[in-house]
Formats: sequence, C-alpha cells, structure tokens
Amino acid sequence: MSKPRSRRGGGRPTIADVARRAGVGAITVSRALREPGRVSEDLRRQIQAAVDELGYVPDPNARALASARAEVFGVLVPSLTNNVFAEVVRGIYDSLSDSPFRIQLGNTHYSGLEEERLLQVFGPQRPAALIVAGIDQTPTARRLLETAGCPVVQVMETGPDPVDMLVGFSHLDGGRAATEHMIEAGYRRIGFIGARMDPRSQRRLAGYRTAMETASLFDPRLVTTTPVPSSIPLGRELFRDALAKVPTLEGVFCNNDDIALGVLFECHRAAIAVPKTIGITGFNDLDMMQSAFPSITSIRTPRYEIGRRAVAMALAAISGKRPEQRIVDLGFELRRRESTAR
Amino acid sequence: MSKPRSRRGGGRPTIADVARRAGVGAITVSRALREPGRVSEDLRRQIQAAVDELGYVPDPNARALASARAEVFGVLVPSLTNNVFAEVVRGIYDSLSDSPFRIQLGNTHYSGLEEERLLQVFGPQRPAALIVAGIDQTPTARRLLETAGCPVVQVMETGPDPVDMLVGFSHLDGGRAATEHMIEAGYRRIGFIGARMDPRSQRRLAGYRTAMETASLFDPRLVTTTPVPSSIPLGRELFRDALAKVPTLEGVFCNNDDIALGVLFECHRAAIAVPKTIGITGFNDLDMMQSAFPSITSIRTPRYEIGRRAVAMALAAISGKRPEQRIVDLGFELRRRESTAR
DNA sequence: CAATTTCTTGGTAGCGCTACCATCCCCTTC
DNA sequence: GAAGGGGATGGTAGCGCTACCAAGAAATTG
Repeated sequence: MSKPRSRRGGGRPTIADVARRAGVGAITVSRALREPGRVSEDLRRQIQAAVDELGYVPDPNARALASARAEVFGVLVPSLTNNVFAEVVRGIYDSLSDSPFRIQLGNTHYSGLEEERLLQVFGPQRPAALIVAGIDQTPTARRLLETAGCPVVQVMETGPDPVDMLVGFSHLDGGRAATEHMIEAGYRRIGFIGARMDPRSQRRLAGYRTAMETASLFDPRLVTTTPVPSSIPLGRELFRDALAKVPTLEGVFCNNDDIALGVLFECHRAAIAVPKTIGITGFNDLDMMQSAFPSITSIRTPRYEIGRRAVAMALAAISGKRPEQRIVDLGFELRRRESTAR
Repeated sequence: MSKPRSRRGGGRPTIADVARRAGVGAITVSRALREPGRVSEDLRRQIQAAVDELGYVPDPNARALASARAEVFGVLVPSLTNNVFAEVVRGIYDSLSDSPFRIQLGNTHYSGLEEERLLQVFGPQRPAALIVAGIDQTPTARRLLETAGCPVVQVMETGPDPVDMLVGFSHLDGGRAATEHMIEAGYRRIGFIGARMDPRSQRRLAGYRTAMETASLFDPRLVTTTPVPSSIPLGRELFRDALAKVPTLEGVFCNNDDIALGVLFECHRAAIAVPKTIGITGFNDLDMMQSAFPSITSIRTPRYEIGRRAVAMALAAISGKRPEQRIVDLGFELRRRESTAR
C-alpha cells in the first residue's frame, strides 16, 4: 500500500505523474501529446512543462496495447549485406527518422518460408505498415499480408497485382535494355552470367533472352547461372566457366555489379581487353562501377528512392488518404560506360 | 455487454480464450508457454492443443507491458550500407533468429547526437539488451547506457572501460600491423589515406603513425584524410591528392577497403604498377580484396563473429550468468597479397 | 434568450498479459 | 498420524496507456 507505484515499473514517470503535476486529467496529457490541436494553448504549455520537468517519455508498449496499433514499420528484405537492399533500407530509415515510427527489420535470406515465419512474428505486434521486398510471396505469406490489417508496400519490382501498394521497376525491361545496348554496341555472342537466381534475376534473364531472341542471337550455351550467392570471386569463376563453354564469347550481361566486377578482374588477370575483346554490363550501378577501370556499363536502379517512396505511400495510407497511384514504376537508367564502348 | 471482447482487439484469440478452451487458468497457459517445466505434462499437452486449434500467438506488446521488459534487442550502428556494419548486424540477426527476441535497429549516421536521440527512443521500450558500435559515446549517451537497466555490449573495438561488456579488436594495433607489414615489405614513403575519420579510423591512423615513427619514417605530408564519407570514387580522388603532395610516394595504407580499391583503380588508369611502384594495403578485408587484380593486402576483421559474440554475451547476461570475460578481443589478421609483394 | 452546436476536459473501463500471493494436493518425515 | 515441505494451479491486481462516453463551458443560431 505504501508505494504501489514503484512495484514493477522502473520508477519511470508515467502519464499519471505528468497529469498530477500539471493539474489535469491523464487523458488530457495523452491528447496534448498526440493531438495538440485538441487541447487549449494554456493546458498544452502547462503539460509540456510537466513533461519536461519529469522527463516523461510515453511507454510505447502500453501505447501499443491500449490502441491496438504499434508505431512500428515491419520491413522484410532478403539480405542485409547486399548493398542493393541496404540502400532500400537506408531510404526507409531516413524517411522515418523524424517520425514516431520505429522499424522492425527482418532478414528472409531469400527464403519464402523464412518470410512466412517473420510475417507470423510481425503480425501479433500489429505494425502500422509492412514493407516487403518482391512480389513472389508464397500463398501463405500473401494471405498473411492481406490480413495484416495495415498498409502493405511491396518494393523492388513492378507488376499488375500487388497485395496493396507497389513501388519498383521492371527487371525484365532492365535486362532487355542492357542486352539491347550491347547488341547495338556491336557485340553478338553476348553471355548472361547470373548468381543467386532469385525471381528478380530470373526476370533480368528473361529480358536478356527476349532481346537476344529478337536479334536472333540467343543460344542457351550463352547462359551461365548458379544458385550460389553472388560475390566478386564468384563472378570471376563464372566468367571462366562461361569462357570455357563458349571461347568465342564477346561480351557478358551480368546479373549484378558484383559479378560484373569479378568478370572485370578476371579479364585483367587473363589480359583480356575490355571492352575490345569482351564487353561487360552490370546491373544496379553501385558507385564502384563508374570508378572501375575501365568504368563499367550498368543499369542504374533507384534503390534509395524506392525506400523513400514506399514509406511515403505507407504514411499516406496510414493517415487515411490512399495514394492515387497504388503502383509506382520508378524506372531505371542505362549508364553507358567504357566497358561496352567498342 | 453483448460482445465485450471484440471491441478493440482485432478478434485475435487471447490467452483467456486458450485458457477457457483448455479448461485451465490463464496464468497456467502463460506459464506453459514461458516455463513449460513448471506445468504438468498433461496440462501442457492440453494447452498446446488449444493453442494450435485457436492459432494463438501471444501479444508481445501486452507481454512487454506486464513484465516491464520487451523481448527486443536494441542495436545501434553508424551506417546501414557500410558493409562492415552490415556484417555485424547480420551476425546479430543470425544469432537471434531462433530466439524470441526481436531486433530494433538504429542508424546513428556517425553522429553522437543521433546516438543519444536513438537511445532515448529505445529506452522507454525497455529492451532486453543493447548492442552499440564503438566506445566513444557522448557523456549523455554513456549515462543512458549505464542506466538502461539491461545488458549492454559495445562492439567493434577494445578498450579498458566498457559500460558493461565489450567485443572487438584493436584498430590501433591493426593500423600498426598493416604499416609494419609495408615497411617490412620494403616500402618507405608510405602514405595514409583515410575518409570519414571516425574514432576507429583515427585509431588506425594512430597505429600507422606509431609504426612510421618507430621506423623514423613519419612525415605529416604523408597523411591525407577527409571527413567525407568513404567510397571507391573518393579513394581515387584522395590518392591523386596524395600523389600530388608527395610524388615520390611508394605505398599507401588505406583507412578501409573502399579507399584501397579506389587507389587500385586509379593506379590502373594512370598505369602505375602495383605493387612495384605503389604498394596498397586496405582494412577490413572485404571479399573483393582477394579477387581484385592484383589482389589487395588487407587486415581481416572479425565482423560477423563480433555480432555473434555480442549476442552470446548479452544472452548469457540476460539469463543471469554474467560471462567470465567482460572484454573480448577477437583480434584481426593480416592478409598478405599481391598488392604489397614487392 | 432559449436551443443547438462545438470545443474542452475528464472519468471509466479496459487492451492482453504477467507478478505476486494464496491455495490445494501429494509426498516426506518423525 | 500429524506436521512440514514442495510442486502444481489459480485468483487478483495491476503494467501505462487510450477508446469511448459524458458533461460542462463557450460559441453559434434563430
């Protein structure tokens, strides 16, 4: 009876303490903090003073419990170390840093099952919004997204049938544009080298294939892929394989920039002239591509911008106004550089 | 009165629903889930069946409120895109993926103030543990860590006076080892090139300086630094600057691998022979270093392992058994490669 | 000036869970 | 056989906050 308050809490001031000190009801403090417009100027000032003096910070857990909604964005990406997703995540963090929302990040390791599991963990938290990479969720994952009861933004791709909202670009078109560029540059026996063939890489491959077939240049032996995770060393290895298979190879469109850089290094080592003997095109256009020697042609993808836009759309949806566009295609850009300047 | 339950919750089953169905008290369900050993085999089975049938998942927010402790690890890193921290974070995620703990990641952008702000946001959540990068917290941040009321692990460095626990390695020793290696390899006019001179880079520079002074080779003009964030293009630029200042430069120890790769590319472009005319050493040993041509000498740092160990120590502390070692030095390893094989 | 609307403010009752304490039962122990 | 101990189970009372509803004051209306 003596100190009922300090029993469990760590002695941190609660909303009741602030209310007492400011001489108002607890609910008014709550309102002053969340909807200042609905509290009179006078009380607001008084309450603010009490908050400052006490160093009061609302307990997000209590808040989430009472309002059945946590101020949390759930974010699901397939990799934390892949620079591409790191950039998307950075865009999300930057856009949310001035908001009350926290971020809960999940790493799916490119696994649909892991994605399901994480969605199951995120759900009970009642996040304010969910941002997930890709559009190839398992049926279960898709159902979890549909029934999450919050805005959902799928990112990195474009497509006709998002769960809710979608921001990205067409990997198929990107793959095609890269390949067409190489064809225009005069390359004929153009290989495709791809590691970790996730759905997006598959679509890039499809774009490559379309372009090659249209030009009557397609040959299945030109395609070298592996499910192994992408890396620079792997790029070197796959390029050696590709060259062994097709010694007359004239160029390669790489699944991503790591692979492209591996190819470049292997060319250096084997004293193969780039772009004369072999042309190289990457995908994503990490900043190292323009600094490499020779600089490497790549498809610039708007990763950071995707993160920002996803948050903007989610925020709009949370505040009630559904964005006019549910599907946003941010496009990509071909950056022509020395590696394909034949 | 008619449907008091569905008023606010989303109709999700609660612990009371499970208890009713299993014919036990709510508290027993709670116990069966958290401390199965304290509930009889029979009831446990019964409860599990009810949980499965209802699809019950505990509400983490309610749990956190009632127990004054959230199952959350707060993690603070200075960058999300820097591969070094991405690896640490990956280690943390991998170590926690089978645990009930969620992760709340904060990006300090290398700013002490931002770190304070994030700590202030994390605190009220009552995280189960905090993992923060570096040992150079502001006094305020340090106080926040000390009063967080949970295990705290500082990572990436080593030092005598951690807030609580510490896992990392000595950047000073790393910088010295790299420099000594270059001296032994026969280089004399060895430059230091560093971008974003955060505290860790400062210590690497100090290690470089120590080694150079010991060998009576130090000259302030050999040092080229900038507060600008590190990148491969910047490495090229800084190397050009360094060379302009000291045309007789024989080698460079780079603050990190991005810079080193930039230097390598610039050497290619300017047709400077590596390692003959210029030797290059990086720091961190990202996997591209061994694949570059020529391959680049670097200091291998145990980033992933640091993340794992930090979690292991925090977990031990949470379960009561303070680890015998509060300070763990995981060391580093010099990887000699072609870029310094004179 | 009464009636109505709008704005402020507060009280009450939970949100779903767990800490704490009480109870009950079964087994030892002397 | 009574007393004591330990394990299993449950009831009660919050954790700190906000949704909902009510009420009074102020502003607007006819």
